[in-house]
Amino acid sequence: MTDVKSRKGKVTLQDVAEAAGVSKATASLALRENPRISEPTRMRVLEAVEALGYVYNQRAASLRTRRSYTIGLIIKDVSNPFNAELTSGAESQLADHDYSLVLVTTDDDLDKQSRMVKTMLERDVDGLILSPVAQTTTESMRALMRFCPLVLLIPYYPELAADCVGMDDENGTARALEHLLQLGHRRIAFVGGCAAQATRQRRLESYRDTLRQHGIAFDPALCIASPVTRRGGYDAIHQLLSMPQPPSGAYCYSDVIAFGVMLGLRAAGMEAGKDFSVIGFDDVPEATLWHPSLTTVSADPRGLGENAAQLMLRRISTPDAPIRRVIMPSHLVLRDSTAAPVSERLN
Amino acid sequence: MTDVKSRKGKVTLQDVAEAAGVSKATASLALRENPRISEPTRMRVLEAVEALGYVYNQRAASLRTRRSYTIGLIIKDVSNPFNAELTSGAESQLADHDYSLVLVTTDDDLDKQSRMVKTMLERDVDGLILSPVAQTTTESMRALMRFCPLVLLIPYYPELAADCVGMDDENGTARALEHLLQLGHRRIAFVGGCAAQATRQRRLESYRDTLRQHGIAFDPALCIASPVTRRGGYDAIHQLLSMPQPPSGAYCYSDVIAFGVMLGLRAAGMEAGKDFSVIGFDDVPEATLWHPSLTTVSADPRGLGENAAQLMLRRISTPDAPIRRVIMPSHLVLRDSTAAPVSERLN
DNA sequence: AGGCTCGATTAAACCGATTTACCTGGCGCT
DNA sequence: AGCGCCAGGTAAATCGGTTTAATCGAGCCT
Repeated sequence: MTDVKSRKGKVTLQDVAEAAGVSKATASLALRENPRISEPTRMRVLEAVEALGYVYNQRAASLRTRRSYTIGLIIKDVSNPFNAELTSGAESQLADHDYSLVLVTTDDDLDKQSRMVKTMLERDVDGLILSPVAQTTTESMRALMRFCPLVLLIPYYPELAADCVGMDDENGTARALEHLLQLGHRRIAFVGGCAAQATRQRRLESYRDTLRQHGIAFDPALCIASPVTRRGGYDAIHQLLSMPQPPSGAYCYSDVIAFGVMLGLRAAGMEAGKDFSVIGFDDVPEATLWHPSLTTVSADPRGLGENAAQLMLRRISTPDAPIRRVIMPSHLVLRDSTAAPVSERLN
Repeated sequence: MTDVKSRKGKVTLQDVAEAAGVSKATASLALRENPRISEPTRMRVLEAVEALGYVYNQRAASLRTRRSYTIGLIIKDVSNPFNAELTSGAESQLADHDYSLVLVTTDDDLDKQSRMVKTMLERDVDGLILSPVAQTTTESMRALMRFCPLVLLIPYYPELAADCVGMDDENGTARALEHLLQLGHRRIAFVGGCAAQATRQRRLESYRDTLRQHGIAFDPALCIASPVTRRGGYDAIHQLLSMPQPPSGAYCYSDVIAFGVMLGLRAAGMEAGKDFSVIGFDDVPEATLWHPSLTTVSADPRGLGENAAQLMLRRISTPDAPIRRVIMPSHLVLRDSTAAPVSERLN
């Protein structure tokens, strides 16, 4: 039988060449469909490939071609649904172009991030898609760019000439607040997120601007930083409700925070969408499931991943293309966690 | 200044050797901490590495060492929270041992799976962790094993001598049903999942066995196959409720299905945990969030991924180790979606 | 017949590391 | 002095492909 495969060593291009009665060079050119090789010869090579069960060694080839067809994706954590969607989008986009995705996570730890970046460079990826941890310096990323193409998953390093994708925090934030303002809310909290995060700073700024535009003074006491967990939201709302003049609604840094806020409300005998209004950010699948369902800013994480991959592929094929910064539109999804403030309804 | 990095070509070991005034061989041995190289010499090499900004090329090395330190993970879809957790577990376990994870998805399509397996082999991964699509033949996997170590993410290919991990479907199913039986339910539906899936067949069998052990006849009309989506569960419960003798509870193939069932119940003016009992499988994070929270079989997907990675690392380090099949314990998490049947309470 | 072109094929260099087998100079010992 | 040995280092083969420059033979022209 054709137990060729039982040979210990793998079948190499050399073996194929011998079986087809040609040189290694011819075999290589034949497989790459080089027109210099005649059709009959190419057929013989293909038959030999089939007969021997040859599998192409991309890794060996890459040594010469200097292309690994591999892109590194460095994120904080895959298990988070937002990142899972993002990863999924990037993977499918890359796969469509015969690139593979090497996935590594940093656990939001600068040290681990450095180690992982180094590993990726040693693995010789063709490019790196990076969601940098908060403390990452512009300088370290600039250095990184000398080694391989870089796409950032955050749009707020204006001083860095790098491709990046991100969502429209400003617009999303403005829409969310305008919705609450329209319902009649006047004291609106900004809840959650770690103060160091660039994204949070951006949204906080938009929050302040939008309120100002509507003639409402900024009250720092209404802005609570917290870990991005349900617990973080739970504790924050507890703190807010115990204020002398508590807010009537909250704009949350993320859906996860918003869930925590809703749990906290329930623990305090209140209900979102009735006694208090809650808006999240991300529109993770759970947002629909929660009871009441969550009004939130939809951010299309999958699209984010797809775009990042596309930017990377473009950068690789045309290294000198101008920098592109993609801001994905975000829009407010109205559900059941928001309503007019109680005071308003009493009038 | 040290603008060495601005050189077009990358810094190679040869460059390092020259800068340190030694041969390439010495440089290599020095970096790998070979005792034959004296300490002073090793230091000179390390200094050269630092000065030139050399980055090790794992890819080039792998040609000789025949180790890529790369494992392929082939799953259907990362965006599903169960798989996201699994991926996260595998990634962190591999990273701890200096392996990288190459992630590819099949969209549950046999054809795409074949292409992706081929790509992974060409990329020369050291091993493959595979969650095979339903139609995958034993033969094709046996063939695959001739090319690289394989760990299956499903424990039900007994005729295949491959390492695998899976969860304890039998035990989980038995616990779930016993819980419902104890509450007094007698007509219990089995909802969701595609009939071809080996996992579903296994659970269905356990469902039948457990009922029989409790003296309850198997009623095929109570078993509804469906896509693994909320819609699937929604439609299935609709169908079940319109039966002349509807069930009083449902054991669902997955949490996602269970969510659909709960939505369907609500649409029919019923509520899970009150008028009907629902049990899921997986214990995804949303299970706690849902209202009422979902009683479900907890399956520890992250542990599954970790174990798969560990099996792979073991197989690589000791290729002749005996086959290991890991069955992860699953346990029932009691929450609010189950209660005694209405009929029982009326008594 | 000799010179030319042209298409098909191949030998050999190359990519960047590892590893084996060999070399070399110094030291200790008899 | 002669010998063996050893520590420290290196030349060269190797991994499995790609690519360039050279080769070879056949056909065409004059």
